[in-house]
Amino acid sequence: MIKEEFKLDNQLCFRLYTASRLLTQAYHPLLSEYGLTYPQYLVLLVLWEKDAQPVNDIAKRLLLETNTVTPLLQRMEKEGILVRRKGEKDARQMIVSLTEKGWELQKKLADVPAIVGNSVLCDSVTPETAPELFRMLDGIIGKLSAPSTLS
Amino acid sequence: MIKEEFKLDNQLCFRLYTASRLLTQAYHPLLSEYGLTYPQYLVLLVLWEKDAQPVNDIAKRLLLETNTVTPLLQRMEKEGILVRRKGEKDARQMIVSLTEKGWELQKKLADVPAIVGNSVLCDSVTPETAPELFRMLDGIIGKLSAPSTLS
DNA sequence: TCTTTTTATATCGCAAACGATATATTGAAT
DNA sequence: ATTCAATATATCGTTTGCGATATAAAAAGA
Repeated sequence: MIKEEFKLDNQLCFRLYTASRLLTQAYHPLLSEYGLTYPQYLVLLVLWEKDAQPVNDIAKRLLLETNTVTPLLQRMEKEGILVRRKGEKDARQMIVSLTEKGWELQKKLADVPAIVGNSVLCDSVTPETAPELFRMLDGIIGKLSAPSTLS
Repeated sequence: MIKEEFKLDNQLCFRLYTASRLLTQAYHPLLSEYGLTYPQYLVLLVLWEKDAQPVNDIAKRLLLETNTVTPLLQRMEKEGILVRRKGEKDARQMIVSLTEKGWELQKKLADVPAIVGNSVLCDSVTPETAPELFRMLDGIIGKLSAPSTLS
């Protein structure tokens, strides 16, 4: 008999992995209409909150590495959604700013959060229980993103 | 002011996406020691539960498409972890079976579930609250993987 | 039987992720 | 001022994911 711990149905990570993929897929038809991918949408969320940020700040906000974010931003720049210009105070930085097209997407995507939000509602996930889910996911993220235990 | 719904901190998907990535990263040092990736580890979990399955069954169990699973299996076959042979009853199928090396990995990875499981424990995720988290994630997965509402 | 449709895999192309490494600029130390 | 270390991006290579499409075999229909 297989060890209980090895059963797929007892694995937290597989659930997170699957839920993440499926929810990203739920975004797909809504975003692809405007030529966007989900990670690109995340970049937009970050820049809509605060425009003109260096690559590093965007990467940190998304808990991604710059080697993931840089090519992503380059693709978005090619699409005319944003521009990257060298920092004035610090010439190492690339400051990323939205173009008019980037801001227009905010209006066009206005309904996306509500549509996707509704798509996950079910018996176990309701407006009442969602905060608890958020708390638990934040706990996991906080634990795993914490600088590994200093001795 | 930005719409409340557009704030990154109010997004379920971003949390799932991040938690999934970070937890997968937690597996990395444990798996790369044996040359495995996390999706490859998932395939092993499936085959340890039931050996000799067609590609399609493995894909369905992992809620992945065969165009993701096929190349993954080909790489694992090249590593000598499993073999793929044509089905006898149905010549379209490829039956995937573990090799001796594939079974040995089960012993070598025996501690992985416990190590990773411990790594996520925190104030909001405990052995007591974990079942509730599982229930909510299962709800989301069930809702999103359900064949879209038949009219 | 012969054609058509469905099913099971596989191939292709592109966009992430991410470890590893390279490059340039800044800041710190001597 | 010079050297050295830290910081900010960028590049490279590999593996996933996944939409789109191709191929082969089985199943269903005429």
